[in-house]
Amino acid sequence: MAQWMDSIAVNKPQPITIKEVAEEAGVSQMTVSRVLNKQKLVKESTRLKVEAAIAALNYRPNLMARSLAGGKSKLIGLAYYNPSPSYLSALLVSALKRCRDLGHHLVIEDLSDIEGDLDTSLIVKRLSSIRLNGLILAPPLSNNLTLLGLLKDMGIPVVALSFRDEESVHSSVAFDDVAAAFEMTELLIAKGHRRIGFIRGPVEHPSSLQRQAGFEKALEKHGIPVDQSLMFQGDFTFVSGLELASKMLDTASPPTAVFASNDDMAAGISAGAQRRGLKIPSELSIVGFDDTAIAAAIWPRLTTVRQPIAEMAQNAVDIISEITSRTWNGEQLHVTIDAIEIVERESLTAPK
Amino acid sequence: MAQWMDSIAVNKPQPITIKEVAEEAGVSQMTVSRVLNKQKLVKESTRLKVEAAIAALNYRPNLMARSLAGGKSKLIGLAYYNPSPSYLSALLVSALKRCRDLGHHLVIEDLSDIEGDLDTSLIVKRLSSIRLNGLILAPPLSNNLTLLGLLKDMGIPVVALSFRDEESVHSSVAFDDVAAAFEMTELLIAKGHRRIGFIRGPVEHPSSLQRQAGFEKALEKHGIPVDQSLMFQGDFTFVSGLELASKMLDTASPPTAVFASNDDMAAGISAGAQRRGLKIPSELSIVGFDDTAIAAAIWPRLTTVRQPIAEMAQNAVDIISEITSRTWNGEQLHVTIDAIEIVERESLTAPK
DNA sequence: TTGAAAGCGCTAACAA
DNA sequence: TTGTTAGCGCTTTCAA
Repeated sequence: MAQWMDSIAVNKPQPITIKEVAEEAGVSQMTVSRVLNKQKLVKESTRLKVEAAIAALNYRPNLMARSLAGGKSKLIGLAYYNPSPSYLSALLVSALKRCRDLGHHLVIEDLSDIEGDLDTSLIVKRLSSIRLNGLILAPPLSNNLTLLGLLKDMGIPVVALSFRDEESVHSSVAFDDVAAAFEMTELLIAKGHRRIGFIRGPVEHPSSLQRQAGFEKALEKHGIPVDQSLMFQGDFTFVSGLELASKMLDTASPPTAVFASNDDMAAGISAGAQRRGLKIPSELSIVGFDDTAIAAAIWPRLTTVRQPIAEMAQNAVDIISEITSRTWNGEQLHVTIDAIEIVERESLTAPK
Repeated sequence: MAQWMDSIAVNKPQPITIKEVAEEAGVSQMTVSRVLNKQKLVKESTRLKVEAAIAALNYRPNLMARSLAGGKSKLIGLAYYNPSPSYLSALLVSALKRCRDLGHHLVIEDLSDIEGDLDTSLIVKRLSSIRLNGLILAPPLSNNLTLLGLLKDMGIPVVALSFRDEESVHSSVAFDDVAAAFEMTELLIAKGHRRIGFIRGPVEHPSSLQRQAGFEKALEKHGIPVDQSLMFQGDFTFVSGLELASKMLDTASPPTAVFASNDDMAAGISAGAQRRGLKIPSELSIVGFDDTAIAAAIWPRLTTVRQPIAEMAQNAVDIISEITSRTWNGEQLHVTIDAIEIVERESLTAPK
């Protein structure tokens, strides 16, 4: 019995507080707080004393208290809605790494599949309890004006991924989808393809439309008419690619190449085509978009556009970190990453 | 200028506090707090009044304040170290969903690749600042005794995935890897395979050893000697599978089938074998373990063991939720999921 | 069944 | 450059 109570007692140790650090260092709590927050107005010798005390006691500030008193919680949110698994994975890994380096924590909010359509009030409910320093919104949440409005009213700084609103009420990190899709299409044409299938992503994603625009722009430039019978609508999932493969290959004159708007769908097309006995790439070339892990995990590996997801995530974290800092001037920040890179692998060759 | 200041002011709206709810309802803060925490000692009529006030004001409790005053933060941690992408993805999706349903938030801690080896002190540093209700540890963190000890000293309740320590100082959710691997191996043997390659996962993962044990047990049962030249060491990544494919197929008498300890490695083997021109499954059967997304995303699709990752994650969240509740009796909880299911797809057939 | 008081650990605003 | 005071929004403890 006594033992049992012991174990309960041990369960909740009293952590060191700022007060104890102050005593140990022989200064006031405020001075410790200043050292903690790296403020300038501390004499070097005092700072060293305080730092020594912190190290000696192995003190860790309580984020909750900090947040209550000050406002900064060191908590960054990342919200998404039905992302493709490989996009999400790339996003997470990079955001997490950056948070770790900057001493922040990432709180994930998966808003997928909430009773059919997206329920913005539920999101607001969840987000208003927890005090986030900022929120990273993945597409298609990043262009949901209702949500953006609510978040603004709540005073949560937002960084939108792959969407920039014209009024600039929130920050953004974007990529030139039009140019990237244009370049990829030119590569397909250069290889000799003329009948090119295009798998569009969900229309809620601005990127879907932009990638399509880039595709069509390249066709036009080379005098190839846009053939509506070669345009298909997917939803960024592997399964949608798989299903569209049949639909596309059942037509009277199938394309010699397919450009899917993301890697997951491209992988689906690849699996579907191979299931029907087609040789990739000799009988059908396939290219994707994103260069996520799945692009190199299937055989033949996908030729694809490298979307700088990692850089985008890192920039998003940096922006929130910047906004949270004392030196922020109130202006929203915008970053556009414009290095376009095509990763050539085995899934693309000249048509027979 | 005025406009600029306006926008800053709007940026930080004053959220409703418990005090205002109390006034609105004509009761004390304490009564509101009791209603919030679903305590029994509140008269029905008062409770209704308070709930009406909460709804009217659209009040949301401040988690930070709650945590400071009480201890419960509604924050659950999920930590991992170099997981396979598809395992991580499955884990996250399920844990996130359960957290959402239970009103918790998930804080992700990616401990991968921290300066070579795992730096437990850094983890402790990060975790002692944020006040987590509990921490879910994915393998191989879940069997790191050093880490487990530190966490216990910090008073953070832990749920270990795929590992149960004998002293039961923390909770756990596990799966019978031995039996599952045994069953899969029997299927391979039933199909007629005798020379079966085995790709073991990293030895830091108890599951790796258990899967190997199940594999060898099944061989023994059927009188097939364990051939060391058919045993290979992977690290759960796609790339390790890819590399081992060459190594394995370059041997004098290659196996007719391969059992990889997870799907990512199986996919790597598949890609590597196909790159060498091998037909899957006619010239080489491949089976995996986990039934993660990648198993169905490659062609031919993988026959694999379904590891109930989703159920395990959900159980882990439930356990922390339970431990956090006022009614917890102090005992660690343990769950073992024993439904073993083999998912048969195209990657396995009888040998030629 | 309800309320009053105290304080969780920290920082903002002011004073020295 | 440093310290003092007053809370942040909530729950605990104790009293009514």
